[in-house]
Amino acid sequence: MTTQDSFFDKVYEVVKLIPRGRVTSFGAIAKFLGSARSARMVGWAMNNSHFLSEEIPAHRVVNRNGLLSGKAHFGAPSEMQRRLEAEGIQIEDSCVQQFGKLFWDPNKELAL
DNA sequence: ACTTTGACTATAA
DNA sequence: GTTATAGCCAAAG
Repeated sequence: MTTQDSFFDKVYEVVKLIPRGRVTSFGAIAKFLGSARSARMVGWAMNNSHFLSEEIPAHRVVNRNGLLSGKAHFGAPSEMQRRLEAEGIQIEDSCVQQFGKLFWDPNKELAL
């Protein structure tokens, strides 16, 4: 928490809190940050996360449909899927299987 | 200060 | 059921 707690920084904080083997959606993060309709900004923050020195588990953030919408932004298109599979998440056709089961909602998990 | 953008989401057809 | 369109808001050019 710095003096500048900008939207991006908040996003990074939440994303880093996503448990291994779980996934969440852009909208859920945006809502948790207070701007439910700023889902696009979350994605944009993720895009910038590659420039950070910290490792942001951006692969755990997918769109509302469980689609790996950001796979194209990784070093290799298959890297995102590979990382998720490494955590025990089944991926098929770039979609997270059992998305509803693996979904991690910060509003429920953090805002207890 | 204005315009463009973007890893989304909800709604309409 | 799918596909197309509009709204959305914060940062970058």
